[in-house]
Amino acid sequence: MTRKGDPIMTSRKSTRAGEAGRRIGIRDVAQATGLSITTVSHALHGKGQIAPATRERVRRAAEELGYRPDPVARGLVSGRTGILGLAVGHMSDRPWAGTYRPYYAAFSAGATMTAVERDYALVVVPSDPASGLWARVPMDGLIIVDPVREDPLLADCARRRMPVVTDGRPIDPGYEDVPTVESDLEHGMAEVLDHLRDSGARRVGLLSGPEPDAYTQDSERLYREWCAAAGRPAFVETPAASEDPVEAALRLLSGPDRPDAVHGLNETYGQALVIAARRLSLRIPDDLMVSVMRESDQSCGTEDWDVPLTALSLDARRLGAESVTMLIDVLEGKAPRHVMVPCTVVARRSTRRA
Amino acid sequence: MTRKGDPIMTSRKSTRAGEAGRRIGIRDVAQATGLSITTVSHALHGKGQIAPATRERVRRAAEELGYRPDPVARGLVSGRTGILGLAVGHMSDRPWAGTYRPYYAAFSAGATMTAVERDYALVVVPSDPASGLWARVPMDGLIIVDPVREDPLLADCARRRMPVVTDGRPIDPGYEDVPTVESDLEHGMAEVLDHLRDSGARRVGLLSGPEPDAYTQDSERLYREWCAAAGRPAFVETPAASEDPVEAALRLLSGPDRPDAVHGLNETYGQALVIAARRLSLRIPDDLMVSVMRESDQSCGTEDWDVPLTALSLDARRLGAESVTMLIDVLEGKAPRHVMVPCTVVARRSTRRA
DNA sequence: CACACTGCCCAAAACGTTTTTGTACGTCAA
DNA sequence: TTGACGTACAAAAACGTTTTGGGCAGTGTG
Repeated sequence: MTRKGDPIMTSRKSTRAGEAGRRIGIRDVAQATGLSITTVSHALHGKGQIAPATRERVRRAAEELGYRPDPVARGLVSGRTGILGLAVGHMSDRPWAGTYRPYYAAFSAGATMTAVERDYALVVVPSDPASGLWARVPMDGLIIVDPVREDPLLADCARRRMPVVTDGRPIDPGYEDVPTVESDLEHGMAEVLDHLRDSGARRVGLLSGPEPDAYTQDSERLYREWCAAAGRPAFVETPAASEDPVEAALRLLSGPDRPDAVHGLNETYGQALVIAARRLSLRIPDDLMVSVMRESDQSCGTEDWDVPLTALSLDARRLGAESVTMLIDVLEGKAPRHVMVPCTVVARRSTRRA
Repeated sequence: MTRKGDPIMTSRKSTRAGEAGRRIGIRDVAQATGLSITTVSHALHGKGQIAPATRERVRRAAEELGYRPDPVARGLVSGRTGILGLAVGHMSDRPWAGTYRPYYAAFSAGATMTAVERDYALVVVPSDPASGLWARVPMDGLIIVDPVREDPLLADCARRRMPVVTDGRPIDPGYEDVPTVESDLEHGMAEVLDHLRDSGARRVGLLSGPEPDAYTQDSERLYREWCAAAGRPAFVETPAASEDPVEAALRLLSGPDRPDAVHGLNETYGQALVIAARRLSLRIPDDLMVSVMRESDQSCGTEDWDVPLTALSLDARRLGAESVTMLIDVLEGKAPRHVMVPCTVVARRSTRRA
């Protein structure tokens, strides 16, 4: 059930036992004032009927002793911790590799900031089901980013009646009622593909991804629908889960009827396309136009290539913020509505032909 | 004591009370197996002497019912939560604005990943002392990033005997024993300033920062020492806390004996320098060389300027990782040692004259 | 004088675990 | 037959709060 020895239970009470004398608790304040702990608790939280003088005396004693109620004990009785969980990272052979992707960084920055504004804390846990970590940290609700096929977290949350919000629609049946924040790919994909066409592209390709999540699935579907509607052939290539995406890019660009414009489903794939193009001596944008789904408004990783890439820009920060807002709404009993976050096309040199 | 109504206490037990039937606890497993909760607890954790058959029966029942021990109750008795706190963000008029800076993103990514590997969770809290948030979320220890002058968190942690690790040396006296992770600015600053000199700079300036932390303080001191040792004049400009750094950059570059090379103390200042240079019609690198302290190995924000900036690159990710390692060492009773993380100069076009 | 009411406070029960300290029942040796 | 000992389980005491349900004066009202 646990891996690597469960730090919660190993070394007992080192915090409290440290340095001669345990943490000061409400008991100490009661003793110092000669009152009962009930009265102290009430005085500090403005609950019962306490004489103003007494209240002030308690306040002062608490301040003087540096008393702070133990959040854990508080949480036990209230049933709430004020902590929101954020589960990120596809389950790959290298779980958590995804953490470093700018999308998660931007998403969690937006989520954290919004959580703090609403007086919640946000804790990031791996969505790797092997690590029971997410079940060992107390939380009031969980945000699952890009739930995959047969997502075990989603299933576990449902069983435990843990409030859940997802970023990206769950693809398994039975989770239709889970509140979800989504990017408006429907318009976004059309916009970026139209942009490539309008910029002069004849054969538009797609560098897709191996992840079984709604984003990948929907992007690919929308791409194919766009091709069909435009009466154009579809060129899709997908790197295997552990394959260098450059290989997939090379495959996509090596055929006799190679596409003259490719949209990559994330920024890493954009880099892969640039590398592949360089290796094949294709000039950007003249021989090959490149656009990518960019996962945040911070542009990362392309500086070295000196080829600013046209991007379909997801607002990851806002997605994070909306997810937190939605989860808090659920926790507070408000009925949440599905939220669509628009994404925008930012045209840059990689699709601007002379 | 609390702001905005303390969500922990507002809506009571909505989690448990949700949907007819509370969370299943150890009691339910006991009832299902006809055993006592003691035996169930022992059986699940391999503690007491339990008949193998009974143990298996308990395991099966727990699995079937989907039982997971409540982390909060667990934490209450064990005194540990398995949660590490990360306090970021200078206290400015816009607290948390700093969260979006790439430094924090990279730092917390490294910290989160290391924490998870060691089976801890990481929760990010604002270092804004007005929000009592950090005191309301349970944690075993706290990482304080860039403690400022008279840092209230540091003081509070000391009083409450909360294990603390800082990223960047605390500058107040009395905290010499706090374990600290630092960047090796001593070598780094010398290296980048030498690089500017060797690249042909005559008058090297510094665009400093308003924050009262060790990084700013040390950088400025090392810069002045370098100037003194090289027998050169020092040009230092510091934007006010809420001022647009471009203004400070313009001041620095507008004098009659303006510097022909400037090192900026963060990436934002680098952008400010580029903007100011453009406004003053100074070409980079010919009229002005620019270098910046870069806060992570991901290059952000300069793409639009088409001027890759030479950087003194801090390894924020590793700083985060080392901080977590150090904090866990403290928690587990190991004596931690000070850690220095090297930083490296990456030369790019902004200091490469034709 | 009885009664209700109010203002102030307290004891005890909860919250869901883990840990400590038993207890009942055998078995084995003397 | 008895005491000692090991095995398998259970009762109860923690952990530090908040909440519940009073209690005990003093004060006004009939």
